[in-house]
Amino acid sequence: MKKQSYNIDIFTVAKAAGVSAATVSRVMNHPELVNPTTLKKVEKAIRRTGYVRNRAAQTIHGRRSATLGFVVPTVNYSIFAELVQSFNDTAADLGFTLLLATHGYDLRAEYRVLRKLLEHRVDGIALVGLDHSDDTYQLLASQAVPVVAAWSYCETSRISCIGSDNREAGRLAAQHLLSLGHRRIALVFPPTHDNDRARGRLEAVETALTEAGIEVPAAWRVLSLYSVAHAKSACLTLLREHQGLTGLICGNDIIAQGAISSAMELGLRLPQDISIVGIGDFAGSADMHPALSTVQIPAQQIGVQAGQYLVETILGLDPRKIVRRKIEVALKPRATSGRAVAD
Amino acid sequence: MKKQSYNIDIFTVAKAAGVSAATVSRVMNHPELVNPTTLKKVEKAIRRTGYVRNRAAQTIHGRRSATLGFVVPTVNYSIFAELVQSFNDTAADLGFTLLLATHGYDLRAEYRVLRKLLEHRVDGIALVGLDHSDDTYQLLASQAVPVVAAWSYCETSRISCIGSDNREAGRLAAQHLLSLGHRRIALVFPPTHDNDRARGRLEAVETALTEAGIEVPAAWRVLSLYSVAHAKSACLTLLREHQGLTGLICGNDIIAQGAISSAMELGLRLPQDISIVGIGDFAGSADMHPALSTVQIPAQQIGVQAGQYLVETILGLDPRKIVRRKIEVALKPRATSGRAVAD
DNA sequence: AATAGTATTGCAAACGTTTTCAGAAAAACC
DNA sequence: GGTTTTTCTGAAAACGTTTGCAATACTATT
Repeated sequence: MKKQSYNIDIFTVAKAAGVSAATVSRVMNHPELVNPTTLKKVEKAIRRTGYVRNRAAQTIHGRRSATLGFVVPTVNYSIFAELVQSFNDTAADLGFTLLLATHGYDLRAEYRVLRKLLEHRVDGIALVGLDHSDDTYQLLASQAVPVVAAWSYCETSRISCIGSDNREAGRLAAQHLLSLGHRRIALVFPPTHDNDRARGRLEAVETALTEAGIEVPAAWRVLSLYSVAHAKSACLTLLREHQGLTGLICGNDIIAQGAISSAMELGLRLPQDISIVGIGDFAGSADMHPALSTVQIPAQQIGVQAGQYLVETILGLDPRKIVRRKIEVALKPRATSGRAVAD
Repeated sequence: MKKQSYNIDIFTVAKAAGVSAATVSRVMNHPELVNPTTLKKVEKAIRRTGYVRNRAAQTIHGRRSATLGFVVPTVNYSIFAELVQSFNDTAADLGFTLLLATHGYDLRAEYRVLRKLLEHRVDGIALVGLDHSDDTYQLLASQAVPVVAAWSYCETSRISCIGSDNREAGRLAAQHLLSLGHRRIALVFPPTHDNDRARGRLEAVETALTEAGIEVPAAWRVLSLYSVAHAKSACLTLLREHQGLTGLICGNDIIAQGAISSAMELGLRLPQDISIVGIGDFAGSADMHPALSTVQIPAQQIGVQAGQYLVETILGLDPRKIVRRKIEVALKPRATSGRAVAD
């Protein structure tokens, strides 16, 4: 019968199996070192006593904690859904459990949660993007823990990074509309402070437009948080007041969804009356109706690679070398963008 | 200068501050017990050495691990996004860090990840729903760890639960279409095996329809995984082949999104040609265009309450009493449902 | 000035593992 | 059958904390 496992430890199991604690430990960690007969005996005792090994004790001894920390801005909407899911799946397959923390786009909060993860002695850390506080960078540098910045790619990053070039993403989005003949273009972006992804995209969009000789009036630069509702109301105002617009570039697909929703609500036809392009290609963007034109950022690939990179670094004796991998973005022209109407 | 913190422990800090390890520990855990002057001195030493406290050692001593485990089927799409986010926010506010695990709707995998969380000595566990393997229930019973099943409510649950009555949700969805005069209704649901939420909804829908004298032919019962793409292709087939349909009840909002997308692709007008209703009211459902008619399951409330309940149970000396809280569902009739066309 | 009480600190045991080292038993060799 | 390997197992130290207890240094009281 299963005992109450209030304090079932390795010694209890050892006694039940008539062996020493060391042997029980070996059964769990190096079964090949123990006699098959003993193995069976111990395994049975483990099952009978309902023993659950204590990772904390293992961690304290200096072994791995078998956890990976992941700090993301938010898990709301599907913004980081694919990234978290694929990172988690990869980590789990390799024997690691995910310690997840969110900071709501607040870098001071990010420092605090990062510290917590380190207190738990995670074996590796993944962050989103490359904008982090000095405190954060210093903390990471002072710890001997592998780190990777997922999502962003930058060839001069202070830490390893696996992700896409956000400037390129912005450029592709802008060029797409330009190539379709749009010249009256509005921009709907989130705050770019403390957010290298949004900033890179926006800057690249502006550069591309400027180079094409287009100036975006201040009234056509709209701020929106990462929320469909927010984006929708912001775009309703924009589209109602500024009829001359033919194109809309959105900071990400969630904002684009809000934009589309507002356009449809105003009776505008997509893409005849207005073209909308997002960035991200989140799960579902391809299957909406109309299908969203967007720039794909391969979230799943990034998640998998970030997970693998961390585990490899943890297992290998690797010197703390900085690694940078660029995951290519790709324009996905779909149904929400088309030729600009003649002025 | 910050030292390499390879092995900065409490003794290192103690030496740096000229006090004993016990005092350092007290500074971190019971600052009110230490002399203000000493406190300052130690805090400075902590900062100077770059000390990060080791939760594993703390945990092993028998104190809290300060982690809460959350086992969800998936973090893809926004299905559990609000739930996870609000649970996490609540836990974080109360000083706990989230250990997240997913099982992809596979209850054997759920058992395995649950075990891992227990190995890490999480102070509390939240699961989704009430369908779990016997192994899982036994494991939970054998551990002295607070548990809560979030998402589902059932008055005869074996463990504490905080969630909504899925049967009621299903009933509301069905009655909504019935009250609008629909009689030719199709059902698009995920596999109901091992999924009490989907099963409860589907059963209640069928009961309601039967009571109204409506039979749903087998061809109008469609299976779809929880993915927009999947639901869309399933519904394309359904809608193309069975023109007589006027209403569609979907297992959740993600499936409903796919259904809507397919209907629009076929040129059907919503709600004139067909009414579609989802279940869940995920973030974004209200702001799509057309806005999705659905049954709201207050994910955020559930997440917050589940988090609070766990923490309260952990802190209190509470006997392991079963608590059940029902979070009311509510019909949200919006733009995707309307009067049935005359036959 | 002596006493009682309070505030502060340090010592050392305990938590549950893993792993090194050494010893015992079994197997292989001659 | 004796020696040398090889395989297997156990004892004990170590990991980094927390906390009960005891000791010390103050403060207040008489």
